[in-house]
Amino acid sequence: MPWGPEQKQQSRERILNSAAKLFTQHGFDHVGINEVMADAGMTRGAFYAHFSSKAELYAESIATAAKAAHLKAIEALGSDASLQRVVKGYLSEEHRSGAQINCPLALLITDIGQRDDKVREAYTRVFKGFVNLIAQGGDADADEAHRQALQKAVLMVGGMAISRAINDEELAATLLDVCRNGVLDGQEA
Amino acid sequence: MPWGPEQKQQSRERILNSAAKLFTQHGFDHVGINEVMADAGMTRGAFYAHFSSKAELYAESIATAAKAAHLKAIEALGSDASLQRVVKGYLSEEHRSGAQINCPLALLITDIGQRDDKVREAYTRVFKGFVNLIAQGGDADADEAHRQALQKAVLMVGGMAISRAINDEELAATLLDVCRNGVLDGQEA
DNA sequence: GTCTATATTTAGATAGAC
DNA sequence: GTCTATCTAAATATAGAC
Repeated sequence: MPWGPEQKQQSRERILNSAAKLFTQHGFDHVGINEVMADAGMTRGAFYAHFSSKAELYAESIATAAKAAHLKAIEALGSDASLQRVVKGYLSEEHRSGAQINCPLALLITDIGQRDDKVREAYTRVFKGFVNLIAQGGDADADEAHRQALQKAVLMVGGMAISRAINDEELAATLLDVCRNGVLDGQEA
Repeated sequence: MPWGPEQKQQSRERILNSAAKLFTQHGFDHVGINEVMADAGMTRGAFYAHFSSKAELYAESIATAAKAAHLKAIEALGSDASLQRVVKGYLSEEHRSGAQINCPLALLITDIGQRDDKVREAYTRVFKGFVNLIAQGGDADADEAHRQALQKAVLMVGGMAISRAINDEELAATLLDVCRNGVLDGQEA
């Protein structure tokens, strides 16, 4: 079979996409290899031809989810690359409901702290990339710009995570609004 | 045995304290009834004389952890009840290392979103209490004060959660510093 | 009320056929 | 490479002795 390797690559990507979606929706502990493979159109046994363990899949799927979320953000921007539009998209009800691949930072925050270092490193890398993305178009002073970007990242990621945790829909909407304003006010100052 | 009921109450409180500590340290999914009961000085079988399920214990232990964290905050304040000291205590390395009962908001954020409504309601109640606590001594305008308190709560809870997730110690320290300043700057303005 | 022992379920991981 | 079948380990929950 001449195109065996490409076939395998396709399967691997389907697994990663399913894992990125399910992990960012429900968290690592509530998604089994079973579900991931079923979502990818295969069964359990085939999994270990692509990954050696669930933890390895987790670490790689964080990067996959980040890439998908990043692409989505860029696509939503179009030609107008204002921070305002990124923030509106990120801190939105659509993102909160989370039917697609979601931002791995928000959902996985506390999950990550308990994992092994490979997983935490993947998460840390994504977080740093997120902060750098936010920092663009910021202050002239590099250090101060970095600090402001850090604060904005916390407002966005923390706000999204908390809005999902609470069961008061009105408060959740207010929370997202406050965080949007907080991030954007800081930029205009 | 005339003092049976008080005995039972004591056991129940020991279980709740152990659960509050272990759940806020390691998360719901990584703590078994086994460990909770061992920490409380008992064995598995005794658990069901006090709680009907692990989920019920979880919901109640959130309130227990919140009460303990609240007491600790008040104690740390002493006579000087400035927001500055609360923030310094909350966004500290000691809190981050989390050897005691920790703030249930920060560690359990993403965990909560996946649970049943009883658990989410317990969490939501704690979050509202936290926001109200922060709002005291704030703006004259009640609505604007509430919004500012929400933003501060996100910076504190989100900052703590993220600082625990990343594996870059220097960045974590910077992050906590930025959040401290962000919360306190808002107050002085 | 607490103990030990056990039933049940679930999920990660492996073996072997095709 | 993918399948079905199976092993193994862990954890919730229950049963029955004391």
